Amino acid sequence: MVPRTDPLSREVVDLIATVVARYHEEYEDAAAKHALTGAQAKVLTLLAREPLPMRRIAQQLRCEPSNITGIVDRLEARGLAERRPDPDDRRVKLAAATEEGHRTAVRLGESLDFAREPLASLSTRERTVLRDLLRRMLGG
Amino acid sequence: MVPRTDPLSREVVDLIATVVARYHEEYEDAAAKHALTGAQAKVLTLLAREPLPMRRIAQQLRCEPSNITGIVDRLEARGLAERRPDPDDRRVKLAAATEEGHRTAVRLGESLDFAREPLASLSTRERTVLRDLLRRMLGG
DNA sequence: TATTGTTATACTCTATAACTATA
DNA sequence: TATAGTTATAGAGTATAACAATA
Repeated sequence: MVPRTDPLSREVVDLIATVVARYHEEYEDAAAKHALTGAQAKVLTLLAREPLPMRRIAQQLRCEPSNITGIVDRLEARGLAERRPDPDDRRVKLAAATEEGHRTAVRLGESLDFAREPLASLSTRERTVLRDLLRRMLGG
Repeated sequence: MVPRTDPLSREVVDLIATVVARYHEEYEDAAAKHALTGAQAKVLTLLAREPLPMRRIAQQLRCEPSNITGIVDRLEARGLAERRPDPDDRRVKLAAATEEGHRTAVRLGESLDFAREPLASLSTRERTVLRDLLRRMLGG
């Protein structure tokens, strides 16, 4: 058991907090470049992978299903997403990215340089060590 | 230059994304335990360190100063913060944590077990390696 | 004139509860 | 009855623009 006042642990936690802050900033900036909010960008990224029932989107975003209605509404109004019927269950609506939605999702991903830039300073060996430490930290 | 499709880099990025998500969840949960929103908790934590002009709070949160008015209003309504005049500049209002605000900030910090738990799996040696890698990643 | 904080406004996200159409 | 999605509502965070007090 490591006390929170342990200087080393405290510094690691501070560094993680910095990573978290920078990650969020970059994500919001990348989304804003495409006139998307963070939530809209997250949903569009999900839909670009595969069409999803509204409820599944809510589970991924850890929010109430009622919120997804508005987010998909706004994506749909911009021609980035559409609702399709589910052939197996007429209660379900499958939200899916349109062609333009897919293109936007790709460009959004390219904007997310958080991946490339900070990791570029690390060698393959170091990235491997970092991966293993993060895995263990996350209880993987 | 590391391509984003490099499997190792991709996995590290995914792990970081997981850390970010978990950090946020824990932070929101800890704040909610004290009936605070994330933004209110952030501001209260800042004010518990030292009184700050409204504008400085906005800079720390990277948002517009006008938003801070409402957040401090809500903290003030709950007796956790107060506005004081700045003796040096009568335009400035210094937001400060009240005694109860300080107590709440301390308990909030204790709730943030994100520090202890995941790091507990790592030895001192490993924490040191993690610290150095994060430092270099962040360009320190 | 410039700066600090506030107000007014509009938009988005969020949770809760009630509603509809299906199952 | 139960489930999927929606609507209605209210609260909070956000940016923008205009404002009063002070520098």
